[in-house]
Amino acid sequence: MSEKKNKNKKISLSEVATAAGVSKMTASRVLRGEGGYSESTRALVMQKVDELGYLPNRLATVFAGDKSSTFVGVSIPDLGNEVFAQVLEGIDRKLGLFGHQTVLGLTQHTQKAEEEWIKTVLSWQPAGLILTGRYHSARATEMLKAANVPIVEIWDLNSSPMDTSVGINHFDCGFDMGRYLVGCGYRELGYVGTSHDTANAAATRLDGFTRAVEGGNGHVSKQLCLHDTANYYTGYYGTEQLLAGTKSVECIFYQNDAMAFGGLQFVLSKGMSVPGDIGIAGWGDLPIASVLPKRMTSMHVPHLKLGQTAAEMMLARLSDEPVPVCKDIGFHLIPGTTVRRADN
Amino acid sequence: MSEKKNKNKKISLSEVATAAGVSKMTASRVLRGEGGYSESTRALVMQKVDELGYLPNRLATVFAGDKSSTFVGVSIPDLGNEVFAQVLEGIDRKLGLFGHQTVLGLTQHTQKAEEEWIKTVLSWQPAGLILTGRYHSARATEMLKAANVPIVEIWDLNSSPMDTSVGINHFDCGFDMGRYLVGCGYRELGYVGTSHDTANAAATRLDGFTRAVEGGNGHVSKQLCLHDTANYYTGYYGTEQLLAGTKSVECIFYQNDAMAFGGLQFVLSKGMSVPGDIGIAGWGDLPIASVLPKRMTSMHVPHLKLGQTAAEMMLARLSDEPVPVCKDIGFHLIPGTTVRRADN
DNA sequence: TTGAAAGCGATACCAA
DNA sequence: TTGGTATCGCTTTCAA
Repeated sequence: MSEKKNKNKKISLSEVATAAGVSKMTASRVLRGEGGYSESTRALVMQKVDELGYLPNRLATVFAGDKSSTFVGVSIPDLGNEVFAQVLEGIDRKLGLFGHQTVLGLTQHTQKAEEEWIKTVLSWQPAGLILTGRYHSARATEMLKAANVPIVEIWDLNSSPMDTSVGINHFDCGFDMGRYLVGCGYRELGYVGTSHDTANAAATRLDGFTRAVEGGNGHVSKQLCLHDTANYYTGYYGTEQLLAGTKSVECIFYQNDAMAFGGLQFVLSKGMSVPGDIGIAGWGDLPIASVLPKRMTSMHVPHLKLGQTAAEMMLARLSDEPVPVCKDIGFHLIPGTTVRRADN
Repeated sequence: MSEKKNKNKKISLSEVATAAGVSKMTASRVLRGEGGYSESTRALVMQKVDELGYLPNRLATVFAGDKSSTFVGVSIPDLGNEVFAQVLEGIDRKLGLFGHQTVLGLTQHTQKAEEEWIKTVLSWQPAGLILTGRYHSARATEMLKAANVPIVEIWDLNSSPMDTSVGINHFDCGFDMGRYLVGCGYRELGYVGTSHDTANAAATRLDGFTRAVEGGNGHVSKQLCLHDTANYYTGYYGTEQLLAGTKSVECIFYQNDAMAFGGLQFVLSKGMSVPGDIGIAGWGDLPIASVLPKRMTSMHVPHLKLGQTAAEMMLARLSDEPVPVCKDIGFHLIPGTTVRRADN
């Protein structure tokens, strides 16, 4: 916190009041449109506000009123992942419409970074917090409870959240994909993902996927977890690694569409045909899918809506409206054409 | 600003002080590590801080000290554009390392939204502002001047910024691309872009591009400006529109790589070969380029570094270090293989 | 090394 | 319809 220059000192409410020849209480009422003043007084005060270029100091407002601020802290793992950028956009746009400001926290998938950020952001008396993921450090959980502030946990559907939660069931997501691919006749499946996995959601999808595949007498015979972010290049490179071994897989399921697209490019570059030689399935149904010659087999998740819903739940909590403890925004499978269709 | 629940009231500094049997001034000194207290006092106070789970109220700190906060307002046009997500990530990560918090403002490319946001964010006494683009409404400019706060304008290189600026010269960017394509032997060029154009940067690139093309006896014979965001689909669709007419173009320059990729998919889907039948050039060198079979002819701009540099300049301004008025982070042409090479 | 008192800019509460 | 006064949590300033 740097010292403010003393020159160019800001105009305060009492200066406006003095200029208008009224008390600062009257000026305060006018500015809040609270009523209880004459039209002439209102006009006079507003005129002085304009003349002096008065900007309220909301720090003082919050402070005086023992209110919380209009800040909403939003933690996001990483913006390199297009999905989270969409979620953030959905949140901020909705919150902005209702006079709230997003205080961003990029946690880079670590609880340590999240904890640091939570501590700081709570010290600014935020109206509420929207957190990506359901797992927080013990100290973070303590602070959050003590802060007694509305919290929306997003991403992973969480039936017993700290406060409220919105997301999808990642196990089911993986399960449905597994069942679908088995139904298409695949038995030897592969998986490529990364360790940058918020709330263990991708790992949970893999669990569901594996369960479904094995239930259908298939195997997830090869799986790879790279220590990197989930992006085009890791998908490309991960596929190269996965296919380098001896055992062959018939179809690969990826952590997300970006990785799946990278994988697709790799196998095509090797002269393999898709889905003739190998099937490719992604997750997330990213925008790029709209221009590809083959529709990517994927799972559609309404990311922007997830963000908006999170913001709506926060707004409802802030105005003490009833809010469901947890809200499932759902997903649906995109059959696509990067896996072969069922034989039957 | 919603009423805080009275129950679960927060612990204040004086409660800590009382518990430790010292005055709140002493407790305050300990917490700021300001010195001027005995080790035993320090230990005692810190113990009580832990016991009570005290979290400082930084609103009060800023308020009392007549300081500015550790907030930095960051305005970004739109996170659907991967480029801006990268810039934001670069900014927030760097700022976070130095104890600052990003207050996000998505302006959706409009000065009106930016003005509203500036007004609000200034009322929170931010340490500084990072704004995308050089054009602001008259009222916004007024408020910014009155606020007397460090400002970094990014994106468009601006030799006479409000305060400081970092970015690239978009005219030169377009000019270089134009010269390169003319040098490759193209004479009939097309352009596909959108009206969602922060700081007129894309329009400026088109100006530079046109100038270079005409200087080389070529023509930008067809150009299209869609009223939408620059993304994969608008690139696809825009290309369809552009090619629907009678006049043919030999090579298309796009507002960015996402559009160029969409355009590439369109022409491939029509059985055209690239660069055999038509050349494709983008801008921005997005990550997806790393996995494509053909390297996209594009312009590399270090987006993440742009964000980091903006944050560094802000930090320097905040600690009163000398800062250049404007900083060019440069770009370079990626020849790629989606345009044909020069004949010579 | 410590503490008491004033004050930051607004609002709440009570009086007029 | 208005205004005076106490107050929020902390830091600054001055005194001990």
